[in-house]
Amino acid sequence: MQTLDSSFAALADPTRRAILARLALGETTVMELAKPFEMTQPAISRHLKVLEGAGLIVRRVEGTKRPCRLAPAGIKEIDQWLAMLRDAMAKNYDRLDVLLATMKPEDEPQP
Amino acid sequence: MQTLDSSFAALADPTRRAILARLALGETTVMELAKPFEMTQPAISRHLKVLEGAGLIVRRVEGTKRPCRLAPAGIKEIDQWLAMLRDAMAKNYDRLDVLLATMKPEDEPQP
DNA sequence: CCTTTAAATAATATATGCGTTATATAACTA
DNA sequence: TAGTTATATAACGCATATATTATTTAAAGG
Repeated sequence: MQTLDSSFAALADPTRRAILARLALGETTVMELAKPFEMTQPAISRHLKVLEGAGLIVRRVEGTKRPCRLAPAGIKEIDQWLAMLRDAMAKNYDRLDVLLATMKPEDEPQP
Repeated sequence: MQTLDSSFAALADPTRRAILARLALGETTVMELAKPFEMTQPAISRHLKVLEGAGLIVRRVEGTKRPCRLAPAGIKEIDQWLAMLRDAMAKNYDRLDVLLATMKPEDEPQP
């Protein structure tokens, strides 16, 4: 899926994850987001564009400012994909549990 | 965090996500994994290396084969990071609920 | 108006990622 | 031991990503 590509790619960058973590505290402007980083404003603008393109944030216009906030839909989507793996692993563990439970002592793996 | 970088970057590729989805069904060899893809074996080997480097899969040696399976630890880590965003969004919704609940009719936003 | 402030866009250099072909390694198999 | 099978590594081309500086747009405020 196209969206998962861009969502996960967006999350692969530490600056962008930090931006999301900041937005988790609430809506903020671009300049405010840029402050903590050793990086120019255009660089942050591009990161925000990537996050917006991935559907992880949304922006509104407020005069000359563009406050950003988290976009639940985008995050929900990747969460759902991961749920598949999570469930699969849980099932694998269940199978392992059954296997271990039915094993006789002499079948036990050696250390 | 270094690991989150590589984990999310690994998930950003559709071939690698498909590989993980296949592994969710159970352990498999490299050739078996390569079959469904219009791609050479070396390409798949590289994808597996990326997934292994990201801690999302583990491989064992079985003769000339290298069966792969999902690595719970790696997936748990990214899950935990996402939980932060999930919780933040839940809180933001709570705040919005409170705001809407305490708003008088004349304060309501217009369509 | 003119200046300042907030943010976006353009141009560019460097780096990284993905796939291919060709080749190497290492374990079965006849 | 020679051949085959399973996988990894090397070398290379091409596309994409990130950061920088310079410039542009647009609203605010004196």
